[in-house]
Amino acid sequence: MDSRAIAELVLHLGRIASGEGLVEGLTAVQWAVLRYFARANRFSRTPSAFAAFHGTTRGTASQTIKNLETQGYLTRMRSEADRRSVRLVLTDKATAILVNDLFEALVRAADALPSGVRGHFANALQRMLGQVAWERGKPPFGTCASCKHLEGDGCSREGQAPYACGFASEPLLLEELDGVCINFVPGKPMTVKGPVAGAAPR
Amino acid sequence: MDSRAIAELVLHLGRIASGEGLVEGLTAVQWAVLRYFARANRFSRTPSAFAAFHGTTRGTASQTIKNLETQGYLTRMRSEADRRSVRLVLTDKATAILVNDLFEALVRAADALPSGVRGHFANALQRMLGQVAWERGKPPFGTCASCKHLEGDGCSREGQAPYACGFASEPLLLEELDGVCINFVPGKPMTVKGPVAGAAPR
DNA sequence: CTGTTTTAGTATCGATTCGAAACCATCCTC
DNA sequence: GAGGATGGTTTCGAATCGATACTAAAACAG
Repeated sequence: MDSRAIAELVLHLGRIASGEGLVEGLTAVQWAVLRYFARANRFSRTPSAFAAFHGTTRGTASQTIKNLETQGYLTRMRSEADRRSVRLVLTDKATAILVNDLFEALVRAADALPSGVRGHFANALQRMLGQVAWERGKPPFGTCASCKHLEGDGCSREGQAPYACGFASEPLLLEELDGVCINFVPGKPMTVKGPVAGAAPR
Repeated sequence: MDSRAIAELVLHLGRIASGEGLVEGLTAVQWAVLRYFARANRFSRTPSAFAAFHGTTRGTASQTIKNLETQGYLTRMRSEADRRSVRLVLTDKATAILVNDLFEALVRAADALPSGVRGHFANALQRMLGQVAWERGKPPFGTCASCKHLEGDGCSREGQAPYACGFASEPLLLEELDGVCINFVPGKPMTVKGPVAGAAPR
């Protein structure tokens, strides 16, 4: 199969799907912001992280975030550890529209794939993403499940968290393991115990 | 595997890759126009067809095309059958920059996939694209190889073209079979003889 | 043949986004 | 504490976006 045809398909499908469920008066970029802050873990909910994720500049990201903030979809909190930094949190208004309606056409299309294909398909996408990001010298934005910085054996003993992030030197809650992270480094290939293991309901 | 995660990956990869090889002072949309007119067959090299392909409006497409025309990348020819219509052709300047450099990062990423995976991956992408396009009520833009309108048995006898398009009622040259077409309707699953069969070098 | 509808393409509008650059404020290192 | 790096914002001009209105040619109706 022609690699160029695959590249064309990726661009075409991404383009077509990005302008799909643009309800609520939000643009494609604004939806991307909301989806990102819904999925990003606590180390990654900053304007700079979104800019890196989205492949744009910090300036552009700042504008879009400010716009969404004035519309009441995001609230801003200054970080206490680093007082330059800012943490963005979705408002109830944002989570309300995220749960029931966003790029549903694309989700349905993925859902219509044969179930045996979906896993391989997602792996191929993740691989291509990693390759492209690596060539750019930018972080590939994965989750803890396959991150080199994940530490711990999955056994929680006497109140101790079962996992930790070796990069941030902080314990990780179980429900944090499937959030995307700017510090992601591809490492161990999916050897996580517990209720996550790549198929978490988010 | 979570369908929503796949949808996220598709959008993310498409977004990241679209802003990649933006050399020559061309934007992502302008590259998309050039790539489209390099791949589209003779029934589809019009502003309206590109607008449908790219999921935008005719007005926006008209602007971008006019811009590329003044930069010397496209030449315009009025159609003789329909005198409202316009046919766009790449100039030598455009083909020169297309052959050696365009979204190469994404092509390399697709090339780095295991060879056994590429075929299934492309099929999954095409399926998702078809699903999304079908929900929009828009044409999915495939090639003759799997188009319902393709007629002929692949046997060329005494100067007769071996294939024809039942929609346009015109004979098809062999080298036209792998161009994308706005009149594509998914039909027979890849039963084409000859040097094409889905893996043509373009 | 005339009137209506549809289609291909263009022109114009304001809003949004884009990258680039300049600019603060806050860390961090020496 | 001086210098540099980092997180964020602002401003700028250019490009894109959808929406709308418009012309011209085709297709269709009677």
